[in-house]
Amino acid sequence: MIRLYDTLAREKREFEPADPQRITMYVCGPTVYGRAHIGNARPAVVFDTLSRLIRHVHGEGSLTYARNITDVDDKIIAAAEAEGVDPSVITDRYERHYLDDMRALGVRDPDIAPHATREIAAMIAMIARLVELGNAYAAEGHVLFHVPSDPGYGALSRRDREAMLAGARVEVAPYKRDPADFVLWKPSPADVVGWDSPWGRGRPGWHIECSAMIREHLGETIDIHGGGLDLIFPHHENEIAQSRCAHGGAPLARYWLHNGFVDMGAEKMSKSLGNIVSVGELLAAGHRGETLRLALLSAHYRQPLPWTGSLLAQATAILDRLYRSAGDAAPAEVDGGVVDALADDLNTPLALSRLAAVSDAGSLKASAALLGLVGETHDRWFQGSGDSSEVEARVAERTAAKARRDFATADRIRDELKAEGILLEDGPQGTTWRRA
RNA sequence: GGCCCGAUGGCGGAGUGGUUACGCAGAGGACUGCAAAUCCUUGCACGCCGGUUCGAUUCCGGCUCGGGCCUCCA
Repeated sequence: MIRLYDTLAREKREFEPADPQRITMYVCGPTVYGRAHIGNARPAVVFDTLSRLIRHVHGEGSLTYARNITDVDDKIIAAAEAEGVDPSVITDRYERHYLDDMRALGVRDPDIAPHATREIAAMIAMIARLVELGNAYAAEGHVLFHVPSDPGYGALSRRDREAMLAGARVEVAPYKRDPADFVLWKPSPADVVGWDSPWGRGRPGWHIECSAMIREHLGETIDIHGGGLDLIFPHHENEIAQSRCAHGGAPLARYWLHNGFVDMGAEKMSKSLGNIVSVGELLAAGHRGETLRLALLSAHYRQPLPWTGSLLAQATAILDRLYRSAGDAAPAEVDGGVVDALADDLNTPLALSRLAAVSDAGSLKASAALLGLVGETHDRWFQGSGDSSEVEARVAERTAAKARRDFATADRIRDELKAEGILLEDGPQGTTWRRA
């Protein structure tokens, strides 16, 4: 039995899918205008891990997991203008990078990856519906959601109207009937990407994308909606309002899950603060995706995770150990303790500690797979995929020297290899080597 | 200002009303030609002040500090 902390209820709840045969999960994906940083990778890894758990518990085919690609957005438009290219050049490039980076982290592709630009008709339809119902209105080429029309607004973020207005630090656009109203559709000038609509040529607001794509691909009410903590307000609050109003009061999601941030020093990692470490950089620096994944799973997903150099060193040490224990055993039974830890609101740190204690190699391998770890062969992990004949030859040379008790030569070869990042280990079965 | 979250040993990080996980790093030992790996041993931790309790790191209140959201943001 899986238990999940539901942000809406502010407590852990037993996870009871509406239909255990067809569980639906939606996670807010990236806006593709730049490289993903390690903080962006956290939700991808966390919800990938949750998807593995759900499939383990409810069956491989039980889950439909959707993660969107936001490929129309003012930042994308700005980036395209800066480079003098079509926005699709930007979005194609960074979507590819995103998928490459996530795959490197062992994140499996979601079942569905809807793109905003391919779902415009669904968005227009939902907006039209909201206008028709009196929850939205057109004004100066914009269409706005009228927040006072939704008495339930604010439940997720626990924010009342007064608090929202008190916190408003932005000039209120004159065409808004209420300061809290937010944009569903905005006009596009002739030189900006846009689509024809009943309200003129324009483009969708951010929040409506997710609402429309969820309805389109998963239905009116989904089981799990996930994303980063910072999306609770306004993004998810607005999604709820749009969808619930458009769907006659049907709740958008039955469980709301939010991951905490990756911190850099004392503050969160974010592009606007300029303190980001991109996944691409980390990989280029020689850190393996699996190491990054383990590092991201080393704290509970709702806790902040301080990103430091020693975190990666620790993750590497732990993985080395796991690979040594697992060897190339065929996956066997998944360890119950690991499953239980994950089933308790995805307690990955506890799961990791229990994983380390699993003594059967096959069981270790299978249990690690639930976390998306230890998926490579032993040799590939320790030696990489490059040509190793040179190394093998010198190891053989050293073995010969050792056999004639010429330890000076043997040690010299070992030191030379060490300088190249190759570490030797003499075991009962002979000498093995690995890359540092 | 409003709403919310957190504070655990050198570091990371679970968990619990009463013998306080686990990992990394460190120290000692075994093993080794020497190492490495492995194994064994080891290590005064729960922000502050009150309260409840026989007993609180764990529950309650206050405080301090830190963080997040209120604007694009995983």
